[in-house]
Amino acid sequence: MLLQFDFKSSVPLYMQLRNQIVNGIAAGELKFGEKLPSVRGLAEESGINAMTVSKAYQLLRQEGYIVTDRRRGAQVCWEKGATEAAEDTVQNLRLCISELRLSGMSREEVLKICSSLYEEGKA
Amino acid sequence: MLLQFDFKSSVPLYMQLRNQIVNGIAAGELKFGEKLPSVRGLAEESGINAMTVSKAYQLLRQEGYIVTDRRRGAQVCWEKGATEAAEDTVQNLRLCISELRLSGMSREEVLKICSSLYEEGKA
Amino acid sequence: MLLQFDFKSSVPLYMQLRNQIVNGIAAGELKFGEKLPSVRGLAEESGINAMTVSKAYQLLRQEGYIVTDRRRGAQVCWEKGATEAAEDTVQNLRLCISELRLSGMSREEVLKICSSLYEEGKA
Amino acid sequence: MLLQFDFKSSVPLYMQLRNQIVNGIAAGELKFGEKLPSVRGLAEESGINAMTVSKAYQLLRQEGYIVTDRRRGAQVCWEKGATEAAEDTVQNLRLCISELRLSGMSREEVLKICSSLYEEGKA
DNA sequence: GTGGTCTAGACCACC
DNA sequence: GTGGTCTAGACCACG
Repeated sequence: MLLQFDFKSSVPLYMQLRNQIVNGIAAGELKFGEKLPSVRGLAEESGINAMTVSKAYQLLRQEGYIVTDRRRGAQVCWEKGATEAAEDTVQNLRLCISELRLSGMSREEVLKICSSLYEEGKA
Repeated sequence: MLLQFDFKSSVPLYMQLRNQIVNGIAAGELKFGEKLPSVRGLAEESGINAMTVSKAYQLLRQEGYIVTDRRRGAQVCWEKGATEAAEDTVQNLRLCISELRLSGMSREEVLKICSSLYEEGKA
Repeated sequence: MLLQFDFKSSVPLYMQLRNQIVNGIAAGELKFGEKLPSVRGLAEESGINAMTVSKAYQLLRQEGYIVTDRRRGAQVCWEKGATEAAEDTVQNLRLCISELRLSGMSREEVLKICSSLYEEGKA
Repeated sequence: MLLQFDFKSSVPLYMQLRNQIVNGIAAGELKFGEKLPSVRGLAEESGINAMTVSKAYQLLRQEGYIVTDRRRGAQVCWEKGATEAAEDTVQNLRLCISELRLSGMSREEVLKICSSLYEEGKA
């Protein structure tokens, strides 16, 4: 899985990392039980600070997307249906759809995009 | 249109205001050409600072959702199809859908939510 | 001479009016000695406030571009070489040229634009 | 690079700062990739408020003249040919040239000034 | 240490 | 009365 960071973005680096991992899990690039890179390893190869990686991992653990074991490091382990944050997600989703709608997209176009995003990486 | 703010949220107040107005426009609560409250007026009734409101209005104007006429104040005036932000919006949408998928939702459930969000306030 | 106003602009209306008249004089659309519309007349046909027009005329008079006579109203009457503001103008010009340069224009392209702007309306 | 502010000018301080930086980049005093002073640092040494400096930086970033990297602060980074503003700039240029023309300058004199402004600091 | 955010209060330009 | 600008001082998120 290829990680990319936009250092000019207003989105904090740790959040960019968290988002990429969540997307990676949803897309099937990161399988259940798969071992994630070590904090230091990921930090070095990405050119970001180890504290930043650690913060992202901590957040992912709190959200239930990964578990961390002292011996094995971090592993993908989301409990289906257990992740919350549903409220924030729906709020965020509402905003995205409002923006797309105001940019002139029809309901069908929006649903088509949503559908393709859901299917992304399924194969 | 009722405005609500979460002062404990990590989302800046000016962005919360901006988001509510964008949602309001998309939902049809704010009609094209409708006059928005004055900066000071909105600030007073919402209990937030005038500069914060001003910042939200500036952002909305820059994004093309409103215009400010020196004579009439701020008005809703999005040019359909003219607002950009498509790239960021899709990125954000991808993340929302990833999160919903990992929470256990099927493709149909996600599309149903998206559809209802699109239709919100249409009547 | 056709007057146009951008009510959404950050440039004040009185300054927009002043600028259009200065451009009009330079372009030869407004001849030396030509009578300008009355304050109230111009205000009515343009849809702006009479005070705003008055302010523009006052500024033009101060700058030496027009004279106002109680009986004849306002007349175009710049004294060649007498208008000052040269310092501000050059400062402003420097900024324009910096911006054009940074937008990728060559010296020749910039000079070509300047030349054509100078010649504008000469015929 | 020496910064100077006219506290009595009608041009806002943040715009004066923005203009000086644009001129500095065009004149080659600020090289591509060069690090700009921190918001607070510049504010202190210039005697203006940090928020005012911040506003100027935000504007410059939005216009594409600088980028702010969370790790390194603000850096000069205009993408040649990417900055827009062409429309406003030409409008402004037209006005400058009208004023110079009415002050009695010939086409050659105006072009000579424009040319020297373009070459400024080239060596 | 950096920039981003927010507040309270003030002044001014514009219309 | 409107929005725009500026200040001083504070807190926080980020890296």
